[in-house]
Amino acid sequence: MISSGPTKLKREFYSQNLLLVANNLLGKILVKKSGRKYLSGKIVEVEAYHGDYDQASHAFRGKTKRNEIMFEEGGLLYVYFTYGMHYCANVVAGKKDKAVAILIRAVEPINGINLMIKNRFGREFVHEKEKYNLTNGPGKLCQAFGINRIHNGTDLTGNEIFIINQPKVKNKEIGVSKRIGITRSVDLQWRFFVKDNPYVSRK
DNA sequence: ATCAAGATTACCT
DNA sequence: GGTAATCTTGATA
Repeated sequence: MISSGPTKLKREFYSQNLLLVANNLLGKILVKKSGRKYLSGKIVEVEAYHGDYDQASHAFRGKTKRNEIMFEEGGLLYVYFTYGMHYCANVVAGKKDKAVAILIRAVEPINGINLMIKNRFGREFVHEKEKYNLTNGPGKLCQAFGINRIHNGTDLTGNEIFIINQPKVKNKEIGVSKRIGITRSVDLQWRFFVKDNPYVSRK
């Protein structure tokens, strides 16, 4: 059997354990259809959130209107609005009624870079200083990809937003740290990133 | 009804 | 390094 090449990640991938999916999302390619074009980027930084015993999780105090997508089956996209101006995109993992999700914190742009520049800065070009400032943060990548509240609940096994399989990033290439920007359960080492990738949001 | 916090970012000194 | 911007959500200080 000859390999058919990279394929879209399926439900079975997303349904696995939270930290496994978080680690294995590194190196995979996030794709969003935008009209006739496709925007894509390699996932280089993620954070895991667990609704049961992680006080930083939106789902820690149970299901609400805002976080209900986190309680759905793995493979949906949970998008939330924060600080009055930014969207953040999360991959829901695990089984239905298990509220676990993975925040995509940074990607390395691959396709549709010109459209990302337009979405981010409202113009057709970037200054040299902005080269790594397109998608190196959770709010920035949502702006670049045009991800917003209407994408909350999108099924990643569909054709609008999905993730393409790639070889697993080796463990020795993966950096681990505390999560960024939270005030509770701060000691969990649940941030994972590709070491030395210039699109990671912080050192 | 009211209000503080927020899984952030850009711009300032 | 610090902080303003901006508005939705969830708890009720």
